[in-house]
Amino acid sequence: MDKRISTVGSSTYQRIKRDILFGELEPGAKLKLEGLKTRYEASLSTLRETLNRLASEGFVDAPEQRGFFVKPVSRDDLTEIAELRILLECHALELSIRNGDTEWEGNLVSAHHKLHRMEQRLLDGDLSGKEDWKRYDWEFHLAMIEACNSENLLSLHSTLYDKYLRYQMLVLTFRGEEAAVEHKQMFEAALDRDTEKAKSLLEQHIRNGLTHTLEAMA
Amino acid sequence: MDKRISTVGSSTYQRIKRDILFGELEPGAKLKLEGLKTRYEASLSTLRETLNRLASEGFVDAPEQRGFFVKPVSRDDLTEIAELRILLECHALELSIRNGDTEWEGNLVSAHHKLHRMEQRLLDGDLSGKEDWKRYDWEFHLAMIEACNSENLLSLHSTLYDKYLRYQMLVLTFRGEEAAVEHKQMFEAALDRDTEKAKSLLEQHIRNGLTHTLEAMA
DNA sequence: AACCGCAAGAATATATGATATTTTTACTTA
DNA sequence: TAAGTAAAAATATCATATATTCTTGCGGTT
Repeated sequence: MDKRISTVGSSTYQRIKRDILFGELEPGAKLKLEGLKTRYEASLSTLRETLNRLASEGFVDAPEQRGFFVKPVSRDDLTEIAELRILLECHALELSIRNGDTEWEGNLVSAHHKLHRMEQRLLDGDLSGKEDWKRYDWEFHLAMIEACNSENLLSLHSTLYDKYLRYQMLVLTFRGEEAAVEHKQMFEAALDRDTEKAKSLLEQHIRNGLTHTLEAMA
Repeated sequence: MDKRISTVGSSTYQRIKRDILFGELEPGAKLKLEGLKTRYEASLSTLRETLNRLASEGFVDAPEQRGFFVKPVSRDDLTEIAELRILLECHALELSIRNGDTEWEGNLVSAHHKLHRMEQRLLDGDLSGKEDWKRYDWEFHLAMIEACNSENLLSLHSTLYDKYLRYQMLVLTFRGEEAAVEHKQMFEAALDRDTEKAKSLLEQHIRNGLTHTLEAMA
């Protein structure tokens, strides 16, 4: 279907970003170029390009002449990110519910189904697929807002989602049951085109996740 | 006061970004590395780092293996950006009015004063300072929301502001009188801590600018 | 005239090595 | 302990080289 994107640059970008999101590169850690070179088998130039991209997205700090560092984490930062995600995602959801056609509904049903199956498996104790869970959760949240009709909005949201995800991965404790119920309710409200209900459920969903993560961080 | 930031990298970044915002590099234009090399007197590696940063901020397109292009413009894109700016800036304004202390008020008064003076000069026909006007407008809008207490929000807003500004610069027609009045009203409402009024004035201010710019683009 | 495929030329992506600066670290001295 | 500094480490920048990948123009075909 889609031809594999396989330049050294883009794959290095994905790998480093992934390692930051999943905590394999620890918050605040110094990113020494020599080290990265052997770890990711890429040249200096390629690495610097990658790190510059990550820096402008906010996953890396790059103080002038002092190299690169994994972005540190903090409770305040997490709170800011969650609040922004609420603001943007609720807005996008409203637009999406207003504009979504049958195609959108179909995608949403499918995304929720896949997420739901995965959640059942997780609740049954099969913890083999942390990465998969992340993917399905992302695809569900994306499917909800995908019809918002604003590329700019989707792109900002995607970055925020990743930042928020990083904190979840850091504390590594899931809300399993509750989150699954919330997903289901949101999903149904969206399909019903009940904008206000869907928005308030989504806000509560993110806020619950925030509280949960903040507690785990303490 | 502030020590001059003068690495080749950061100054190249600022110059290219400025040239995109002010239309000196035309929307959609191919950015050939050889050309940039002579124009900005920087090496290939430095240029690629810079272009990667600009690409992830959305000022440059970088399709795989096909080099770099100045981000094209479109009416839809402008509309999306204006709507997002309304969403984020109004939200930030609300927080700022809630949290702002006397220090914030002082800054705001000063920023408005400077902007106002500049607007008077412009209305008197002294069109010498397009760049300056931009700076004062920016400083005013920033001063309004600066107390919102969210670095993440301020950073997103700053990028959006620049994207919006680019369209204004492209059509090069100012709303002079009206904009000046709107600025004054917003300013006063903010100082009065009249959140709802300030927000709705701000929304209208941006929406008017959008309409105006869209008309000029047609 | 429109369409196809292909070779030459242009441009990009990536790597390597070199140099000038700046930042850190470690050590010395007051 | 504080301050100062020389050596070591790391960064920023550049020039060059090579392999790939685009783009373009030319014939040949329908």
